[in-house]
Amino acid sequence: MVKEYDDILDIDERIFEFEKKNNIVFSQNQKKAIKMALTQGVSLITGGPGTGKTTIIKCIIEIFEQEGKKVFLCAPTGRAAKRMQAACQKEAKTIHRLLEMTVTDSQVFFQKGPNNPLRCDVIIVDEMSMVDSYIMYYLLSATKDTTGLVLVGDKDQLPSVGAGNILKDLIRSDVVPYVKLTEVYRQSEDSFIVLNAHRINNGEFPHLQKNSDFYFIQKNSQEEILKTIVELVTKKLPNYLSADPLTDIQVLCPSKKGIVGMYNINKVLQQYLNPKDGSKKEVVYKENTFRVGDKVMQIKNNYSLEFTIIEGEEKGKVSTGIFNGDIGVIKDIDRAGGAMEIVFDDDKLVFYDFSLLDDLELSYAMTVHKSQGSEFRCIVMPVVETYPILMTRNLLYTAVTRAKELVVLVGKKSALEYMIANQKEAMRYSALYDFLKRKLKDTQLQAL
DNA sequence: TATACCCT
Repeated sequence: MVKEYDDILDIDERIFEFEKKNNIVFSQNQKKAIKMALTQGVSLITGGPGTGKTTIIKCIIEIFEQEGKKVFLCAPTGRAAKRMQAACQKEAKTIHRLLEMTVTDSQVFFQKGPNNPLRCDVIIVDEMSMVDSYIMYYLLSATKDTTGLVLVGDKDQLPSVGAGNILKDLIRSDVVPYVKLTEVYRQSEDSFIVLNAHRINNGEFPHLQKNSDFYFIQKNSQEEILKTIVELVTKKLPNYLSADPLTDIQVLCPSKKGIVGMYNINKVLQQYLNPKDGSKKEVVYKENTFRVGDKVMQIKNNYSLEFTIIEGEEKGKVSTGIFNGDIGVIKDIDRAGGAMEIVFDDDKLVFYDFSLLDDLELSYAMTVHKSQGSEFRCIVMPVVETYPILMTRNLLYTAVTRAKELVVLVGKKSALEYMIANQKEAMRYSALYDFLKRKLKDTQLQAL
């Protein structure tokens, strides 16, 4: 991919038109990112939440399409693709689907590849932080030399669970042109969430101040932490924020196991927020009890699951697709019929067959990994000594930046300090960085 | 030791 677009004229003019039409003003840095994407064969845009990545993608798409260029949109997860599609009003797929991933008895392969490449002029990949070397390799194998690549993501979020550290290695190697977006437009300038997200990234302890939007409540035992979290979610925060404990407040856990792990917090919060009650229907499935009123999460992409829109302009419309990470509330349970009614995303009514229950979990609490890419009014997180691999700066940063209005950390100061200091996640034994540095001066990404 | 993504 060495093509450079020298054929798009008047980029400044086009950007200005986009600004006018959408009633926005880009910063110099944002314009630089757009121009880069429009003129370079491969480019990379990185920035935290609220730095304008999505708006920039929309502008890039619009200008490319005005030029008659064919643009494909993709992301590493189903939810990220769905969000991208909604934001851009243009079809977006998982990278896997774009490459036409096929599974036949334990064999996995991609229909798209060097002999059957993606036929388009530009591919835009969002949420690059979650892309691992495996899928990146196949994406590049299916990308023609004449197809441009625009890679977008937040380098400070959790790295892919799979092998590699693609986004950071690409930035570090300095082989691919990139723009770092730093200014945050979403929150007000005096937000402690933004300030402290930066401080955490710099290895500094958060600034704490009364009546701000960032709290750290010191508790030393796990039992105390659990008790505090229950009080916060059931009473204090709903009052303080006039918030709905189900939709506005999200507990995020570094790990699943333990007293303050996801499983246990879910169980305890269910008892307080939606207790057993003779009048409420429920179904016991394996370790979980699902009850009418419970907050739940779909944990596997289901492209064929049908839903009816029950709110807003599209009311009555029937469509399909509930994705890994989608959150819903159980409205009714029909045990004789073997199905329940769940409303996902506040507006999608699904008749959910019991045979799908392996793909459903309680969601009063979720792991920080699962929360990646989502945002909530308020997040609450236990901070304790847990598995060292989870006690990292990125994990803390990712959790904190999920909050739009309020962050409450509950736990041990020493554990919080440890996380802020711990950059170990960067320890990936990837040869990509060295490889890029040494060999790829001209062929660049082809051998990735 | 532990987080967890993709498809039919």
